Amino acid sequence: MYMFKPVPNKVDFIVQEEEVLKFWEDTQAFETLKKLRVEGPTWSFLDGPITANNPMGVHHGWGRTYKDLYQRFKAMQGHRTRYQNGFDCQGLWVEVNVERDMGFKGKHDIEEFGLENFILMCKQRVLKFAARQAEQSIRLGYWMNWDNQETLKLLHDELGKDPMKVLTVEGVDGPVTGTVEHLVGRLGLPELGGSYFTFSEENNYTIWTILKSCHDRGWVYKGRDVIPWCGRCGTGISQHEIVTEGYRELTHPSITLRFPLVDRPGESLLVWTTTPWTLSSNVAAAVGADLTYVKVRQNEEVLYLSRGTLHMLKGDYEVEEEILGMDMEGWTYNGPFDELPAQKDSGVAGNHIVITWDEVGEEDGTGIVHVAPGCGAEDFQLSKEHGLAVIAPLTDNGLFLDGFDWLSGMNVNVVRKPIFDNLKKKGLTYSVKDYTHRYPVCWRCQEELVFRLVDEWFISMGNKLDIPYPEVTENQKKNNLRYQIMEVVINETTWHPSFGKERELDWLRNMDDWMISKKRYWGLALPIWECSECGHFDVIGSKEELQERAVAGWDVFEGHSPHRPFIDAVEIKCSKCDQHMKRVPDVGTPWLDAGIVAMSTMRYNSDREYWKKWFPADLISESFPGQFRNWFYSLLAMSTILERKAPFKEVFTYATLVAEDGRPMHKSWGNMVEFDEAAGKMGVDVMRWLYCDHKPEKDLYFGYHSADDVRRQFLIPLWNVYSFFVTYANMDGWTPKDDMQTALSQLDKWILSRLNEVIQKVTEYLESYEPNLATAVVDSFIDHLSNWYLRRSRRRFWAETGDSDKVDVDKNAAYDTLYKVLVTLSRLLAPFVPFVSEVMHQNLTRSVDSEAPESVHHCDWPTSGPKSVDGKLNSEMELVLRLVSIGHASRNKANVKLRQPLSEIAFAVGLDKEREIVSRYSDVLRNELNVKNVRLLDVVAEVINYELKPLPKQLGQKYGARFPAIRKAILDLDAREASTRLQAGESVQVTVDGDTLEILPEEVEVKVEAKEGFSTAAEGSYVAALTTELTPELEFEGLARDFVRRVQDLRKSSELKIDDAIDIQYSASTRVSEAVESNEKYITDETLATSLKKAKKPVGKFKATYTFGDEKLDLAITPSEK
RNA sequence: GGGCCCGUGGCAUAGACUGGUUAUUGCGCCGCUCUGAUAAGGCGGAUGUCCGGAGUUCAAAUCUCCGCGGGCCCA
Repeated sequence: MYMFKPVPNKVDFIVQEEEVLKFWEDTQAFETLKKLRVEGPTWSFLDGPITANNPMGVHHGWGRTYKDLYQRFKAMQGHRTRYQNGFDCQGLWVEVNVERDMGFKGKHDIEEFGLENFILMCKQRVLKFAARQAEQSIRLGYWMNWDNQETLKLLHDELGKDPMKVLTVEGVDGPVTGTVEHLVGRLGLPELGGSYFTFSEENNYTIWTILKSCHDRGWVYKGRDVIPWCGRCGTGISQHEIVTEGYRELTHPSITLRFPLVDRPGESLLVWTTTPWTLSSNVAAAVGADLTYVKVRQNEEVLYLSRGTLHMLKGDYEVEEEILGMDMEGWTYNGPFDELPAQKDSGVAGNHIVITWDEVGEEDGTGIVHVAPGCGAEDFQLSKEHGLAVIAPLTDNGLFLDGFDWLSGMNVNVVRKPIFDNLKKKGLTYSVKDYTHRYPVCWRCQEELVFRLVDEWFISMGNKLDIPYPEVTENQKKNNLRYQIMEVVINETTWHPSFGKERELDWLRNMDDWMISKKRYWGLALPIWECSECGHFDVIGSKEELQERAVAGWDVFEGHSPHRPFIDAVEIKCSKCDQHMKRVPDVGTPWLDAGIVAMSTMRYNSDREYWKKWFPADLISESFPGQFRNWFYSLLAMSTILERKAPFKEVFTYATLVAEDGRPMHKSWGNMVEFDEAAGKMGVDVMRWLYCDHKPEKDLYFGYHSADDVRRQFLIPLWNVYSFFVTYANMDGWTPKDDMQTALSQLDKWILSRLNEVIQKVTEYLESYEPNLATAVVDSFIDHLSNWYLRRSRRRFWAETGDSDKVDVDKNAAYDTLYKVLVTLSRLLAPFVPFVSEVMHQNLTRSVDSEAPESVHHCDWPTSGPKSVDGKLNSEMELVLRLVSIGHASRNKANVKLRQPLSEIAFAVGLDKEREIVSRYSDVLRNELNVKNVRLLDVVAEVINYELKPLPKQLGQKYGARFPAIRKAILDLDAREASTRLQAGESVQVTVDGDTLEILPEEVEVKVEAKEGFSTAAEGSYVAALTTELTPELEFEGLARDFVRRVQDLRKSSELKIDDAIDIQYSASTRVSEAVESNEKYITDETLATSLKKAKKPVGKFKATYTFGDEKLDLAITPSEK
């Protein structure tokens, strides 16, 4: 019976991961962890909500890996954490998908369908994808308080049938009963547990608290402004949304047209625009006051445009006069659509005016800008400055309003052509030309945006003071949210990478007032009640306050979540005029929903003690594109409004995940990798390591090639070491003991010292939020472990037990060491690769010690004592590894394969202490390089050339500007003499500018060249000189090794067990036979042969023929009878 | 127009804060080689104006400035 479960070196990691998931579930490993840490110091992680609107992608996997990494790491360090995932539930993105599913074309279809059912479907969609994302996250190994997916599915189904049905579901401390709608609204709250959902009643009502608090300070206001608008979605698109995805490179026909001047018959202004629909609402034309304009005669007419845009004209023309823009101010002209009632009613028809504006330029157009204050933000601003009329042409669906004659009722996106035709008929068109520009589109439905004059609700950010932050006074901050937020950012937050802080501050310095309303359906019901009589508005801070003030409709609303349409029924009495106030129909931006979670999920309103314990969060982490203006901003804003405190201490951010070809992932481009597919093909340990290994601030190129690299360079080497250990430990019946062997070899001590170094560095790098540096440390350690420690220790594990006490002691030391390394690694790697580390823990630790933690994730984080890292030993081994490397290079140059033993290698090294290392490690070097003797190169007798290399780092720092002269003086020395002295550890003198200076051995590198007869390789001052002459004995030994190699090959291909004994028969050329006969003991030892017989025709169970060089070998092996 | 980040072989990257004369690693390519832990590994080779220019310095991929190009964010 084996102590450890046998570990095949080939394993299906994916199947294994699924087994681990099952193990965690069966043993309730996560629940146990929480119980174990219940008394621990708190470490508060606040999850940024994922939009529960689609299955999760591999980019979510990246972020979730970090989140899980840190929670696991902190838990192993003994911390108690909250483990609450968040789902973002409300907002346009959910609406758009439900609309699409239902085949709706716009708001009209929704209203016809009915708000009540539409809202229910939005809720259902969220529940459906929350369950899906939870399932995927669990596959990733992400330990969180996931909701019971069956419960979510049940609520989803019942919500569709009857939201008022009373149900009982399992809660944290027992069953919870309520209507389906009520239960859905209480998801994530203490009695139900699980993820927080931003559509929860708690979340919505806590936002009410905030908005009231803002209102009390006079920060909430209704603003009339021209904002980007999506006619299809029927909503304004805020500054927060329009950037990034919000622009498209589009080509539109642009038009240049005439504005005939009133007092100058036959003369016109020439004006250019890309948005002809806005001409319907033209009020003025703007010129640059200091720009030069020209009066141009062309054919029978006179045109005005700026001098720098004359190239706009087609055909011949004659410049008659030049004037400044300021001289045109006040001219009047006839607008292109003066016949429309809207133009007439506003009084501008026949009386359009020329104004000056310093933003007018000559890059595009004619230097004369058409101004339509109802159709553009800057135009609207100008109207306020110049007292211009404002004509707003569009409905919220993007249709022309009444008053626009034939245009009325037409969609703004289809009027371009008819307007062109109309203008042409009127003789106003000068030219039409395609024009390509970046044009804003709706980030959800891709419809081209227009600009529309609307009333929206804002939170005032406070004035932008044109002074640096440190000069802002306390008094100025007092009623200024902008500077209050900046204050908490500067004083209380740390950003990784550090430039994040500057970006956030930049956003805060520049952002305009926060537009919080949306003219939509599914979202936070803005708690603003407005009086239709006197226009007064009030902000309600809680459900209780609303009930108290309700004068109508409470009965309709009661029992429902605070969403449309039910909340709209509630009316309150106007505190100014006693009339009834109705809620404004707008819903809130989803960033309010996400921003409140530092309060709502930490029970700010319901359990202040709990909140104090967990607020502020120790860490938040999200991908940075977008979040500076979105989640980071809204979290900061809300926490500042309520408490004037930062909601988090550390922010860990990372860049964007793209496909392996460096482009964004797109299904149609064929470079998309779905999460489920990736998990099934590469496995999530590999995926997680790939993520952790990446420098967070760089875009990550994700794909199967890089995943393969991870598997080859990290996972398989790790697994092979583990597999090797278990295989041999089982063969030897080795069991772990409490005490480590005292007789550790140099290699053992070294790998343990390295291990401790790794523990320290991984801990440090995780704590400084540089996980990629932590993984790099591990990568290099695993390389050392696999390719050096184990390769050089293999024979120690092979050694026959009982041969001698010395062998047994050494062997035990090797087992002790490797066991310790692997057990420690399983813990150190647990937060990164939770699956493979669990497998190792179960087999290495749990199987031999039933008292050990049931899961690796219950273990304590490894620590290392201050003296556990032997820096001297580590650097010694580093030198040995370098010598090995150039030793291999010297063999390679001589073209002698490693299997062929050679008589001798001699090394030249720089310093005294290094020479000593060569002799101390000569055994290792000898074995690795397959030579009979390792020695130092005789620097007097065997060196033909010396070169001195003054080391700039040492000498430069010491002598500064004198370095070049000193360098020259050193190079002028007699190299042989100086080298001999330096290598003997003595200093040499040089004279520079009359000063005699002592040059120390460590300040000069001595490069030597070995004389003829060696095969040499060098790196820096290190030289390997190999003696390549072969004696017959050496040749025979080489052949014997060739022979062994073939036997092993045959053993392996015959699928014999490692410890199966065999009988060998062979036939071979004379030379090989002689070699075999003279190395019989070596061969039988290596191949576990009980007999080794030469035969004319070898007979055995397994046979093979080999040729190597000029030699031929027939082999037959048979497993020996036991 | 403003802020932040970045520019290193064919591709992808480390190094930059703290300057040091042979620029790291991986993928890919070529040759050799090792292996009863290894789906691997090792050694060597080809592939570099470290975006360009100027400056600081004994010394610049690294620091400063200017330019060019890209990304993110804002206007």
